[in-house]
This record gives sequence, structure tokens and C-alpha cells, in this order.
Amino acid sequence: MERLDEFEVRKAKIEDLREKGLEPYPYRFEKTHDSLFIKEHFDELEGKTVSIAGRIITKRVFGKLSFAHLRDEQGDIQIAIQKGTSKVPQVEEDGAKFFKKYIDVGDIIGIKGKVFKTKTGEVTVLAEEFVILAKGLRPLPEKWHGLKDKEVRYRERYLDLIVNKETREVFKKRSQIIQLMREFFIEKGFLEVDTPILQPIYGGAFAKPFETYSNALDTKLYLRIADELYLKRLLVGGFEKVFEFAKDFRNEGIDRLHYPEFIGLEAYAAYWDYNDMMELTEELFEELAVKLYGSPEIDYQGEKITFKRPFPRISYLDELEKKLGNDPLGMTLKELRSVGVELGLKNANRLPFNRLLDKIFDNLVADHIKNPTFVVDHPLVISPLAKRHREFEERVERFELFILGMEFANAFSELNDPVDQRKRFEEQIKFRQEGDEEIPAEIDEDFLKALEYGMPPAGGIGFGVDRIVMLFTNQYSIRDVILFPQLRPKS
RNA sequence: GGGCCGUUAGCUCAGGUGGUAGAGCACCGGAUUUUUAAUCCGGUGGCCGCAGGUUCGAGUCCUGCACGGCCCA
Repeated sequence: MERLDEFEVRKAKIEDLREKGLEPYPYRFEKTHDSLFIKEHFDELEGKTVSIAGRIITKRVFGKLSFAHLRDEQGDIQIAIQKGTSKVPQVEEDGAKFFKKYIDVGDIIGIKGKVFKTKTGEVTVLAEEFVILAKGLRPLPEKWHGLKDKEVRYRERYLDLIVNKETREVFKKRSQIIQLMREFFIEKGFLEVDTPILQPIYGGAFAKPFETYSNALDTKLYLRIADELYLKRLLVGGFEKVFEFAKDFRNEGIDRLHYPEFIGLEAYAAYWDYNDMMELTEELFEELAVKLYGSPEIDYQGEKITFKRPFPRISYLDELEKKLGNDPLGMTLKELRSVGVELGLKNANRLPFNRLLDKIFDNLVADHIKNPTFVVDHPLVISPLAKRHREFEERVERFELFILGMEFANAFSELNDPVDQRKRFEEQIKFRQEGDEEIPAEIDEDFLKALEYGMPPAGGIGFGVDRIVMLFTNQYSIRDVILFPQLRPKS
């Protein structure tokens, strides 16, 4: 409506084209090459005929000779339209005139022509034939400054992708990272599995769930917050190494590190413990850095991050004790609250001991970690699914990987004692009854039943895949590695 | 939830102290057979995010709201 003018002009061009017997939205085009290939193989292709297709992104008209750049998935390439040489099939009109009049920036066209170099040395395809493959009705953002408005870039990601090369690169790299991770686990003998997204009882993490309803089963279901409890069932079933790229859903706020639907990669290996998982993690991150950037050192937002193995290990409780001057587990809830209040933590006077403790840890320790560091041996009270530590009372065999204060992985020696697991769940339920909605209201009896059949000792881990993509694509915000981030509806 | 910033043409942005809304790109018409943000001449295009208020007069000042960004929690 606001863009009536240009929109209407282009619609009128479509009418004209149809009157000439030309369909502006034809069915297919035989493409033989892409832009990058032609530029890289100019020596072999010079003077040869190629067919390419893509979107017109610049246009320079001289009357009898015109230049334009065509953008395909691999990049941009210059094309030339020349009077007497370039024809439009089924059209009498001279190609040069037709191009000037009917082809606009933003249109998708196909051209067949000979590869040559202009006198300024640019590889160019001189069109012998060209066809409109899809006429664009809306003008593209300005060619020099591009599209900057973050809101529009998120809401109209397709436009962002057309215009901003960096955006295209981020999402290509995202795909590559996920592929490398998948190959890494398959290479190590893990079996890729799929477990339910719709779950009757949520679990495996602390988070508020999204709720839904199944008409067929006449029952309330939750979108999973984790796949942990299902993957462990598979260990019971006899699979020894499993992993899943799981879309998980957590009904909470959005900020630069959190997004309500994200990809978790969880992996479980029978007969391993958390030490094995630490080594696996080190290997994965170093491999990603080397395969993506040729070096174990990468730059993230101006910080040098090094993935040289081994990563330092620091003890959760010992480190926290250094900051607090007291053994945190020896502190009363009252004492801990006064620390929380002093740090300016919200709800410091309402949170239960375990949750408050973890917030204080994040604030005093985790936020100050720069290079990849394993925080190990968490308090049992915050880790209901991890096995008790073989040496220390009140601790579990658990680690989290932190880089620049951000959590990238969380892993345990998995708790496989069904009696202990039941006890831990029962303790959790008390917190739920005190109003903590991030804890499921119901114990997952089926999961306990599975453990009662016997689950082998195992190491398990969960990675935040989107955060890993952020790290390795140097993006500041998680929304910049998500193709279509949710925003509030505009109207 | 709190604080700060932003919202003006399709896009990128200007619009001291309140006084007739601008540029570049894009678009339309014309010239142009080697351009590279092509160039030259001429033109079209605005609910200044929305709603109130102050004022003779508001893009500009005040209040509220919406959407977005950043920070804090």
C-alpha cells in the first residue's frame, strides 16, 4: 500500500509481459553452472557457453549495452546484455531494450551465454539468451547500505539473506557446524536416535514447559525441556552409545543467550563416567575450531579463545568457598540470602537454597571464566540426576563447560541407582510443592521403572548447539544464529 | 519487571533553541556499446510509529501506549 508506486509499476510490467506472450513465472530452467565455479574455472570456461540463474542485484544500463550482477547461492557474477547479441526467446524486441525496460533489480532471471573478461578484468557472462524466471514486485533495500534494521532483518529473514552476505555465511556455517558435530559422534560409534518431543511428564532439566493437548489421547502433553530421561531409557534397552539433536522448549524469557526453542545435543555412553565425557568434550571443541578455522584458537567478539587440550578443571564448591570465605554447604539459608541480597540478585529472599546457591555461583565464579574451563563436582542439592561423587560427600560427579561466562555443556556420571533416584525425585517434588514451577509436579514412574531393570553406569552430556554456533560464527546474540526468531506480532 | 536508546520516503539517514519535511539510493521519462555505488538532465514519492496534551503553530516540547535494540535482574 505504502509502496503503491513501484509495486504497481512492476505489476504493470507483468501485464505487458503476458501480453507479449511471456510468462513471468515459468516452470523450470536448465542451470549448468554457478557463479563461483565460473569465476574459479575461468581459464577452462573462457569462450564457452554456460547457463546460470539468480537474482539481479545491480543494473547499469547504457542503452545498447548493459551490465548487471546476478546473485546465486555461491555468490555474485557480472552479466552483460548487448544489442544484437542478447535475445529473449519468443520476443521480437531487441534484448538490450527488453532488459532495460522489463528487468528490474530483484528479479530472478536465467541466462545462457559465453564467458569472457571485460577490459577491467571482471569475469562476465555475455548473454545470448535470457529469460525471466520470477518477476519481483517489491524493491530491494538499497544496494550500498543494505538492510540494517534488526527488526526487519529478523521479521523478513528472507530479505536479510538476499541482501546481507554475512547472514548467509552464518547460516551456512551453522549447517556445517551441526554436520561436524553429527559426524564426530557417529565416528565415535554413537547411534543417532529420535525421542518424543511431546511428553506426558517433562523432566531432565529445570525449566517451565510449554503445554499442549492431544485430542486423540485426550491428555495434556508438554513440549520437552530435555530428552535426557528418554535417552537413558535407551541405555536400559541395551544401546550403548546414543545421541540426539533435540529441539527443546523452555517457556522463559529471551536474551542474548536464551531462546525458548533451541537445539540441545545430548549424548550418553554406557560404561563411561564424567571424566570420559570431559575428554570427549575437549576433543569436540578442539576439532570444531581446527576444522572450521584451521587453529585451536578462535576470536569471539574481540576475545581470543583457545581450545588447546586439556581445559582447566576447577571445583564448584572449592572455588565458591574461596569467594565466600565459608563452605557454602555449611551456610544457613539466611546467610546465603544475605549474600544473594548483597549481590543484588532478584528474588534472593524467595529462592530455595539450591537455586540461590547456583545463582551465586554464576555471579561469583562462572561469570568470570574466560577460556574453556570445566567446573566440576557440583553440590548434590542442585543435581538430582547425577551420581554421588566417589570421594566427596554432598557432591556429585558432574561438570559444566564455561567459556566467557557462558555455559556450553552440562554432564554427569549418570545416576543409575533406582532407589537413590527415587529419593532425589521425592526431594525435588518438595520444592515444587513450595511453588517452583520449573520442577515437574509428578514423578516419572516409567523412568524409574526403567532404572529398576538396571541401567549400566554411563556418562551423559548435553550441549547447547545454538550457543556453540554463536561461538564459532562470532555472533553476539543467539537470535543471530536462528533463522526465524520469534518477535511480537507487529499489528 | 526496571533503566537507557531508537522508530522521518521502498532502503540508508539528515532535520541547533517549536515556524511551509530534506539528501543519497531505488522508481518514472530522456541521453549513453566496457560499466563496477556507472554518469548526465528532468520528475514522482511522506498519517514524521500510534493516541492524547501544551501552543497562534509540534517531526521537534510533555504524557501514555506499541514495536525493536542494549544493559540490569
